[in-house]
Amino acid sequence: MFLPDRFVKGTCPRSKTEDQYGDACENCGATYTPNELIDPLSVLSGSTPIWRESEHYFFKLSEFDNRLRAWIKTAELHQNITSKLEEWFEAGLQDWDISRDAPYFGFRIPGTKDKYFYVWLDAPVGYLASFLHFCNLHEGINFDEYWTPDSDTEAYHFIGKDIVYFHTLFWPAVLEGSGLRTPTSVFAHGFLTVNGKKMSKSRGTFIKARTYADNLDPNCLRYYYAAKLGPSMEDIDLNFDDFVARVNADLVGKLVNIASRCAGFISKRFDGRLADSLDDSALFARFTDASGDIARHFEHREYSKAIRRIMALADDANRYIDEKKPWIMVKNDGQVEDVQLVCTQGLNMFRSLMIYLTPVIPSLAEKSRELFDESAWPWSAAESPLLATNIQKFKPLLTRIEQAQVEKMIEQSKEPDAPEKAPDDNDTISIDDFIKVDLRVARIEKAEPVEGADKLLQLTLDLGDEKRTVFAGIKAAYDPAALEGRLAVAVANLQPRKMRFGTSEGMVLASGPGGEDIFLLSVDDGAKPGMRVK
RNA sequence: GGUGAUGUAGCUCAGUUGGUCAGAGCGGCGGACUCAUAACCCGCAGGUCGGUGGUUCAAAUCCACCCAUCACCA
Repeated sequence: MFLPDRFVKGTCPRSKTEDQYGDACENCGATYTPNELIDPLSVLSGSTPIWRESEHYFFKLSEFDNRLRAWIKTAELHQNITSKLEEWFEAGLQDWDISRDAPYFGFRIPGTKDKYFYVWLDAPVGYLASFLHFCNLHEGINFDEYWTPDSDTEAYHFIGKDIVYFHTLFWPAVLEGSGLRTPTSVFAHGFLTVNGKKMSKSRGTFIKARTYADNLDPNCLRYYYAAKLGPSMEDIDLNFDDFVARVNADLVGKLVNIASRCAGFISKRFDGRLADSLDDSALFARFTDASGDIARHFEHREYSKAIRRIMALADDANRYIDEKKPWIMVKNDGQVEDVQLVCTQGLNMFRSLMIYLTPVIPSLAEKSRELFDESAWPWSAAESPLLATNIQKFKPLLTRIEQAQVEKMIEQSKEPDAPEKAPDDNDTISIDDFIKVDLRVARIEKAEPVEGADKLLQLTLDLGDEKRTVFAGIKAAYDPAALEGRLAVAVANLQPRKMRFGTSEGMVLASGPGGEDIFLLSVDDGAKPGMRVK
């Protein structure tokens, strides 16, 4: 295996300091190459590296110097990135070694036996491949319209700061060289830490999206990120105490509260009818005037600035309601009409803010839109108030996050750290992983079509000591009558899943691409329902 | 080792071109209110703006060096 400089340690050839990396000595500052080290050792295995000759393929990056410099200007890359790139241009672009000797993963280079493409040559090609796949699945989207050099569509890459290099030098050069268009720009962001530290499986801070979504509302996380994220490459921290406080204070306490404290009056006193004018149109104008600023912030990826602007307006709205005191006005016969005006004002301020926040908290915005009984919220809708129309009864849009929810999520995410050996890039699973799947022999007692479902059959399975109802998408391939009585293999410990037609309590194993080509797994004669498959 | 970035109140962060820039939100403390998911409103914050020098009439803001953290080094 080829060892990069920092994977070789040994004694410095100049100062004779032991345990130094293969590129420089920390003690005397000398720089050298790994082959100059005295007694070199592999950091990975501890053995002595040996010299081998190998033929390599190179990408002539040096040829792209001018074109890359030109592209970097048009892409208007963030200052963080350009200052980083300066370094490489100053040193002069070197040709890029794009081959690796076996054993390696990925794609073998055509015409060779044991040479493979370096991962960063083929990885970004996956962007094109997956987009082409998308085009094939969707009528009317033409790959060439997006990726030929004369394309007028915009293409952006959102990446992490660790791979700026590959996306701002190699990738544009590869695209140029292939006769394809280059990205409009590349946006790089920092890393996410959790509670100030790198994510850790053992601490329970390596949280999967699924685990998060099982415990908490995605809108909350989206809001929290937006509130902290800017266009730079700085890392951002997901601090759970801060997260809970911020979401509860901003989203629930301030924002949703505006609607909550106004909608009740409108429903109870005015049959859900909004007034036909605003109480304070100058105040509302402050909300509409913010539209341009907020849109600009979003476009420039200044999410945290957009959020700050929006929440400052939310404070204004709450302050307004507090000054007007509709709960006192409502007790004075002469002021009851004004309550409708004040609450209409409050609800419209809330409405504008929610329209602005739609890109950040889409499903919360959608629930809010339903309150106003509107069918769509284009950005421009925030500019004119909604008047003289009925609103729906207010339902809580978002509830406070409890610390316990977060703790539960962390608990569910805890697992021992992966062994520190090889990166486990391969797709193998351990025997323990396999054992988790409880496979059982099942007898199909009953099979019947499901009304309203084209593909499903409802199966009643006999698992020995219990009966299960399972919905299987095999209708096109099997006649229900022919299934009854036969043996199959079922997953017995699959989480029950609610479907439109009922709850499916397991899964029957089958093979094939789908449609009419589905083949149920069979069990040889003699097996009894309920037997474990292993 | 080289390069880039970051380091501002207990916490999370704003601070454009040097001079009301020493701030906001949360937490904390005090008060007011009760419409609202104990939410909202008002008041209170003694942080040498990582450290040390330097430039300047004036620096968190410019320069040098140092320390710490993150990333990259084809």
